[in-house]
Amino acid sequence: MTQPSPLFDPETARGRLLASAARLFRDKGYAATTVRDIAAALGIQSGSLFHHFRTKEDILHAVMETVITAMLDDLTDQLAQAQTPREAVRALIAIELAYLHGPASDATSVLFHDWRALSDDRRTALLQGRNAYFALWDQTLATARSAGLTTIEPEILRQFLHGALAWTSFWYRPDRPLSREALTERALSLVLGSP
Amino acid sequence: MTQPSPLFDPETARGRLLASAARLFRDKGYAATTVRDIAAALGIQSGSLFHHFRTKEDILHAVMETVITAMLDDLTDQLAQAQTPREAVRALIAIELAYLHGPASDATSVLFHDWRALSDDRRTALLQGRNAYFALWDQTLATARSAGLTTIEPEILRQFLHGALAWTSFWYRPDRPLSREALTERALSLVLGSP
Amino acid sequence: MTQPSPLFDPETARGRLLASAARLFRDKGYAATTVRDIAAALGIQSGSLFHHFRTKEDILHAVMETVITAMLDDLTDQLAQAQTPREAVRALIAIELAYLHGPASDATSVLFHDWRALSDDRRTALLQGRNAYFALWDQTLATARSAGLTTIEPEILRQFLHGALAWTSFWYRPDRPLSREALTERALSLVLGSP
Amino acid sequence: MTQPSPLFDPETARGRLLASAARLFRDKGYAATTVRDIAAALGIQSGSLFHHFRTKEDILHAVMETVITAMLDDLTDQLAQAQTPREAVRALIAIELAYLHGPASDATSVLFHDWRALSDDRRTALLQGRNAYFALWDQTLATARSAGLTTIEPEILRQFLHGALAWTSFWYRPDRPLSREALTERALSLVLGSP
DNA sequence: AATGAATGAGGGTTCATTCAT
DNA sequence: CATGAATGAACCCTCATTCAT
Repeated sequence: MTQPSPLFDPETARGRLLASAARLFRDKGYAATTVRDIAAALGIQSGSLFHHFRTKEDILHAVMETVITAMLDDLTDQLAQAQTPREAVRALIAIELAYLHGPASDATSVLFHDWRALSDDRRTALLQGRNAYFALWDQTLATARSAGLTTIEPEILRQFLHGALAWTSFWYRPDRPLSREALTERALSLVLGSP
Repeated sequence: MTQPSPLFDPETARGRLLASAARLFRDKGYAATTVRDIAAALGIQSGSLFHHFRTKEDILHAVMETVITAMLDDLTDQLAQAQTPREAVRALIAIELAYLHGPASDATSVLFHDWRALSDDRRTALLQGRNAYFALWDQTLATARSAGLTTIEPEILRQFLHGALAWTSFWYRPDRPLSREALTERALSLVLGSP
Repeated sequence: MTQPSPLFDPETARGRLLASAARLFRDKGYAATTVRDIAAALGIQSGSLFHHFRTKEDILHAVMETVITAMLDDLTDQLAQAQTPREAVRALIAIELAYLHGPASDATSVLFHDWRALSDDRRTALLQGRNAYFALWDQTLATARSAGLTTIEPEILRQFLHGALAWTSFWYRPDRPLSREALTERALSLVLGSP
Repeated sequence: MTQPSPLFDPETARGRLLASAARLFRDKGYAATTVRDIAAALGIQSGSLFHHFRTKEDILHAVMETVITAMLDDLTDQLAQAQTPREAVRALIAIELAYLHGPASDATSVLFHDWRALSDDRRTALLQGRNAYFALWDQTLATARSAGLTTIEPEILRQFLHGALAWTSFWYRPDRPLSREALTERALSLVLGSP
């Protein structure tokens, strides 16, 4: 099962800072989170944040970039191991859910839902990594369609599936009776039907 | 086709205010939108806003409440006209997409994506209307499942579908080659498969 | 005798703000003056300053631009009335001292001594007005030299004289036994000798 | 010709620190220069500065005190060698220009133009050294007046001359066609007329 | 000596909100 | 109703200074 280790190294001040910031951004939104909130969560003064990051936006950027890179790496690995088109689609889902509800859940939620808060320049820069990630989705879904597993165009299906999974951050809790594996199967049968 | 008339009456100062605010909240987020932004969009001074609404949050609340009420009304109407379980599910989708991409798109996007910005009290109050709306979804999807159209539990399917549709506000543009009707069919075949 | 009326209209909030700011900039320097200092001198809150000026530097710029324009106007007038080269040089000195020690003394000191605090763009823009002013000095001093009143090149003499007069803001006080007229005569005899 | 050796010993860390600080203070002003600026110019961390000086103001004080002492020593020497009142006045000017445009130019500019930045206590303390220096000026100029070389009172003439020379730091560049010797002669003829 | 993370006060600025006109 | 100046709290960020290493 995909189980990412903590995205941010809890041994370093920088890692703890990013983890705390991600949590707050997720809960309150980037704009509504103050640097004093972040500092308070770490037990330091707000001025001290700026030894690690030059601006508040740099923190957001670092959070997002870290998730983007890690997700792309993990997805590449998992797709390489998938034996069938169905397994490949399951990998798409499993990784997305692992990030959204595993140790990286805060950062992943921020990446998905606070995209708007980045400045244009920054957003454009990060878009490259995102596009590479979604290109893998499109390829995988196109293969599934060729194999007759779905009739929906890959780009549209990708957006539907990504939306459905991103939305789980608002309602799914890992401690629910529904396990992440079970949730993965539900999503898989949404996209490809029951086998 | 479901075609809601403008949510906010452009004949009244209040209606124009809400429409402008909704547009800005959608584009920049509630927290990042200033009352001066809203006032400037209306060609008035920021102080004048407060003759219409006591606080900035009141504006957000009014926007959301208006959409919630209208969506609930429209959905009730449409479900009453649906002849089959499949048509009923199509109505769920059609209405959601009509709101997300028709004249009420700004307000609907705000309702879906800036939920967090409301204070706890306000959020709880609005949740009643939302719950009534989603109860209709659950019933409809339960009926569809009983009819053998899907195997996924109604609550889970509802969240998947709602997420997939909510996400279209980030990528679908009505002026695209893909018509709203076509998009509706794609979503329907995602949920229930091709007939 | 040249007696400029107050540079900044004490009837308007903007005028009072500029007068207070000029005084503080003169006493403590631009960088060492805080917007809270300025606000306190006016009996308002610091945030209120920003209804009148967008930034602190805008205040400095407005102070300087006002003096520059007024000095150029006054000098043009006075030179037109001078009958002899010696009288023309006296006008240069009299106006400079009138600004440095009359009602505009704060703003003029700031203009002379806090030039560095302006951003490059702003400085370049203001330099146009300053250059026009000094062009009049150069012409006047060139005429005096042609008339045999001095042997020093106009540009050099201009800088010497301007420096000598600018420096009076650090030591001369109008309430001293030495009147401004007497000081003017001393400066005139420095430049052109005793007649 | 008066040619002071470097004020600050480039062989010692302290000397290099003072030289760098003087340069920055001159360029940006004391208040606008940060201790990080100074540290960066030396290639060290800002915290390390405080092994050499207890406060930022101590640095400014050391810069000023060093110039004051050196100028007083040099002036005493040069006046002792002057044979005539005119030569004595030339020495006043030559030393001032040597400091303003020779190897000590940064520190001297700071002394002349950032006097305001010192705390009251420090300023009062340094004023003793300055007063001794200017007492020599006053004596020299009084002698020149007794000799009929000028009609202006010594204190006033001193301020005029000091201002005119101090101002050269804003416009005169040693690499100009005008040599420092030539500039000295111009200033001398300003004060005493052409012989 | 030097580091570099941390401090904590204070910097300029923004902003929702108020209110006399 | 609308204005626009004012508020005052809060914002992000800077800075001189400290200190354990």
